[in-house]
Amino acid sequence: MNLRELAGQLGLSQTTVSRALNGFPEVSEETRFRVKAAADLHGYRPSAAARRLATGQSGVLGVIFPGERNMLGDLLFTEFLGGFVESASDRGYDVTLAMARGQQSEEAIYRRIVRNARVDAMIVSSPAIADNRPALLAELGMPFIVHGRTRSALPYAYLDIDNRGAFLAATRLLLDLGHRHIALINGDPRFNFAAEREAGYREALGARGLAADDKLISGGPMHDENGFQNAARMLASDIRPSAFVCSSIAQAAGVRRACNAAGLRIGEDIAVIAHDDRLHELRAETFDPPLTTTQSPIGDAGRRIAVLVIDLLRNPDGKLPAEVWPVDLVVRRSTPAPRRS
Amino acid sequence: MNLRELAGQLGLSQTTVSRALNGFPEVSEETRFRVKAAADLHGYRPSAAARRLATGQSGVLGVIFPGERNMLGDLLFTEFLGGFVESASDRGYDVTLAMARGQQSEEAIYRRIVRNARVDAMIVSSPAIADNRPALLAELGMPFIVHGRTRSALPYAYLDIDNRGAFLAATRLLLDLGHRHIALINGDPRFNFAAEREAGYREALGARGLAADDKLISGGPMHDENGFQNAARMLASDIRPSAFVCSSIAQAAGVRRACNAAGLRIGEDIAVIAHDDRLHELRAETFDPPLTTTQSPIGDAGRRIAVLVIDLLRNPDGKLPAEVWPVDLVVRRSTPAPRRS
DNA sequence: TCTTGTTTTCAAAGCGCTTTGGATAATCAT
DNA sequence: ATGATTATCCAAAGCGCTTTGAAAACAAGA
Repeated sequence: MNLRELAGQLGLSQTTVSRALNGFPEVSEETRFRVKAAADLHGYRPSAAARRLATGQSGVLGVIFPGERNMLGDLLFTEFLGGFVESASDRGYDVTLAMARGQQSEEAIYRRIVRNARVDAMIVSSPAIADNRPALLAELGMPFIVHGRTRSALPYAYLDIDNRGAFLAATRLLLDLGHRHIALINGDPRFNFAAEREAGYREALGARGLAADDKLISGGPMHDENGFQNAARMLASDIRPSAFVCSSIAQAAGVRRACNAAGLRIGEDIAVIAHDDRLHELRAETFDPPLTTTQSPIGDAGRRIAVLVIDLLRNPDGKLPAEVWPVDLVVRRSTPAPRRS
Repeated sequence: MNLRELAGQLGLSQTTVSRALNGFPEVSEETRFRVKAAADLHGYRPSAAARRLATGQSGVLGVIFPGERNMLGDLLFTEFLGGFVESASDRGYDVTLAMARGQQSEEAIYRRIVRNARVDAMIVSSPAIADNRPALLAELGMPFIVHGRTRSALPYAYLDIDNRGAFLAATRLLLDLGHRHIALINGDPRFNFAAEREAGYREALGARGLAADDKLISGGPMHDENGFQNAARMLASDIRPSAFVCSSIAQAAGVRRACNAAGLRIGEDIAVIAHDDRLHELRAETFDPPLTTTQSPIGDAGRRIAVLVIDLLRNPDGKLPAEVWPVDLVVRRSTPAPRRS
């Protein structure tokens, strides 16, 4: 059943039926009702291909599979993607995945995807500190939104969480409790979120007249092993930290291993705060001990970013969306005051 | 630059240009060459939307996001999907993700996706023992291929690994080494792969005249904690197993924790074999001790399944592809003979 | 040379929608 | 009642490709 047939059945023109179905104002409520009823009755579904050809819009949003693969990265990506797909398909958009393969440069991949023009907009995720993808996509005329922020000459659409504020608050809490040697176990320093987190950490220390000690700062992949290695090294050094701020719960698990190995217990001898993206199976509540966190559900970010990018497409000349979500600091059992030494 | 303009430039008809570009035989090699050169020169890209409208094919393959989420499941999914997307896009196909949300029944979701008809074929993954999706998709006329196998009245396309053979070989190896109490830490028993693995395990025991003991068989999510809980329980029971066969390396890590807690060491006191899907950051080689595994890269399965489903589309009346991949048994350091007791 | 057969090329008809530029009917003020 | 507005509806022209059926060009056989 296509438009012409449906219009024939109703004794109306294709124009009117199309407009009735798509909510245009120049059709009376009465006929709109009739048309909708008939469409329902016959199970009419407009052909996506025809609509795309006529409008020039594909109804598809593009996400690029992250080039580097690692466990927590994959989990974060899946969680984000799940929310994004859910929200996009609720609004009638499809999501297609493209692959960032090793063979070609990232720029070549983006150019190819844009040239093939099968998507209306793209999502840029995990931006580096100075990422060239916004400039590239702007040059190519492809609408996009960044999950995160980056340094860019041109304004661009983004949704980010307040990484700086989160780590400022976390570090301040530890300082308020009396900790003076606070270590930072951060994510990969090439990414902007990690830079922001470090800035928040330094700002909190600076506000108390304390200087950050580079020996207490590490960055790297956000997994268990990284947390373990760095925490073990720091605990063995001359300025032993009494508190850790971690970029992920997985790192916190590594820190716990290192503490246990050193005969220390989190929640008693050592304080730990980690950032919590609310992944399904990496839960702060069931950590031992329950973990104090800065939390922000990355799945919600995926859902929201779909809304923002679709708005952007519907209203191309409007203001660029720019949201920074505050991050909750949730205090649980992992943040005692320092032991008197 | 569209077809008509390109044809105009060349002084040829659209028909000829289209055929030259799409490799049809009824065009001379000379003009084909001219056409291709001109297309290259002008950077001509055919409009996907127009082609879709004309052919009725969308050039899109659909994958459904797994309904239940869990860590290892997500990792396996991402790994599979990565290979699938890579291989599909090499062949000019896009991949779109649909969401299996909690609100609607799985069947309703599949019906909706098929009705919207934005995909040419779908992938069915993680089939249950008797899964109704093949029947459903066949009824709806949507081409599909199953990653795995299931009980079905109708023949269907699939790619699977030899789960039964893998666990048969693993169990047989342990029996050959002299183990008599061999535990099975399996995946979720609702899934067909887990049933196959259990069947292989039982077959190996049966071939030696041994009966499987239900107390030594467990199934569940394929993570660390599941391995730990079940192994701990079994090690504390009256018939203490001297060997474990696990469905994932994550479970093997849990088994190791349980062994350590009981003062036992894998590779010395206890033998462990796990199935290895070749995930990036869950490696048998760097396990402590290096783990004997049944291995089969799930990313390769993703790549291959894209090839198979595209062949299926190109040749709808051909034989349904049906591949079962043998699984390698890789012996490393985790499988000692049992201690004399 | 005239048929016949084979290549090679073409004009035109869709595919199913959206959208432009009217036309018609209904409403209103004069 | 008449012209001006406004609310509805329509015919037809694309969107850019594929594909059918036919024509033109060429080669081969009689």
